[in-house]
Amino acid sequence: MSEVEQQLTELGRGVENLYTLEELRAKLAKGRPLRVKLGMDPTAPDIHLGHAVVLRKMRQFQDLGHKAVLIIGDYTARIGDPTGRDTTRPILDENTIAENAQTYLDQAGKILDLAPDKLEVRWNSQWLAKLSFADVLKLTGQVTVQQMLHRENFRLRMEKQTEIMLSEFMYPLMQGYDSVVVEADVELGGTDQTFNNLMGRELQHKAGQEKQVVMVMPLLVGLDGHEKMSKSKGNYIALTDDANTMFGKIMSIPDSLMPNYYQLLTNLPEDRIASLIDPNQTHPRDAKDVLGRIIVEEFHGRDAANAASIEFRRRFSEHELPSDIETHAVGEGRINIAQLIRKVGFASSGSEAKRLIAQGAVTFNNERITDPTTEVVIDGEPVLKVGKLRICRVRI
RNA sequence: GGGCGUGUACCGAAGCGGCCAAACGGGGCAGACUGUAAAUCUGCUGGCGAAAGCCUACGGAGGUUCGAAUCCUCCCGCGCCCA
Repeated sequence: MSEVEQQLTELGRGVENLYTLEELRAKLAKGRPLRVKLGMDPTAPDIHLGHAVVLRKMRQFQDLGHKAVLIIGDYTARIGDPTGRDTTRPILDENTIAENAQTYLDQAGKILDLAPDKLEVRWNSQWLAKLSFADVLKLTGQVTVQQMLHRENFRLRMEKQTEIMLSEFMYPLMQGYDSVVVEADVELGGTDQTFNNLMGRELQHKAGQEKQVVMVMPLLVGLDGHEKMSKSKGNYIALTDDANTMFGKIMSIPDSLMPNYYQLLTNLPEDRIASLIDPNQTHPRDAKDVLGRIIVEEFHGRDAANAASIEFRRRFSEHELPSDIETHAVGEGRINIAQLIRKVGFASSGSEAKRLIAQGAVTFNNERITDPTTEVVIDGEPVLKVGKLRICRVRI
């Protein structure tokens, strides 16, 4: 197998779609480092494992000697990517964008190789902010409305008769124009980015450049097991989650998601994955433990990963208390249980606290409390538990 | 600009004068069962209150009425068609 073919095999792993294989082969055959573009819009303060899938692919390119070109979409973030939306996104202010961008870089740095010859970071306001109206007209003159309406997201909104802001049509153009500016050889993205990425090919072609190869990664399914992982759905694992939280979240994914996670978030060989996800060979619980340790290790190191695994077992299999519990000062020695729950932040209202009590979710000092009028005495540092996850100690 | 629609709780969606804090589904939370999996079953899902009850809420502001999410007026938002 030639070196090019080896690269193709490695790079092709986990890929959902490639436009096109032949072009990638030809680009690799040139023997020079390819410029591999990935755009990220700093629209939220943290990124999650869904982003990690694409970032890991980026890392793979780096490890094979190619150059990662990370585009911080500080300008595109102002419009908002219409992807996955049935309504228009709110426009973010510049400060928020700048803050988000910084944390993005920090987080992406956990996955990417930060060596200067392996990574180039660009902010797209650098060129997008300078475009004149005439430039924009020229850009918009290269694509038809019909082409835009082919995009699934726009088409659905047309069908559902929900609004599409004219500015949203600009988004694919801006992202495509980024590719022209940075002269990308390859652009990475999730399946939801396919349209935007292909637009880059179109615009590059019109600009007289060789078309970028578009490599599309599958979207990671979120914790609920159905919807794609996303911040707004709350079904995500943040790269900034601490080791225990991250591990716990991985343990809570449906078994059916394991193959997907193994494939997209680990570097294990295929046959090893196959034996892990076969319930006849490996108990699903153990397979998930292995998965959790691998993923946590990538972000927090081996020791933290092992500790998280042990802590998890301790806490949920053996029903012990977590090893470190926050302590809340209450300021009173005797307090109504519902008020206490609200005071430590385990319920947002007294009514909610009472409901939880009535449902048997509350224990204080290991005693289940079902009467919302109960007064508890704070002697020492008793443990308050609401449901499985909300646990703290209280003191006066 | 004209015509026709539409706006209900986290989301979708009923309700069209009192029985409405508002059916139903999804989501979420809690309990049972488990491997913090899935599936299943049960309950809860505006605030205050021990409770009775009170308060706030069906896009906004007024009005009619003993009584309005429901009727009227104006305004705002959104969609479709015509221009």
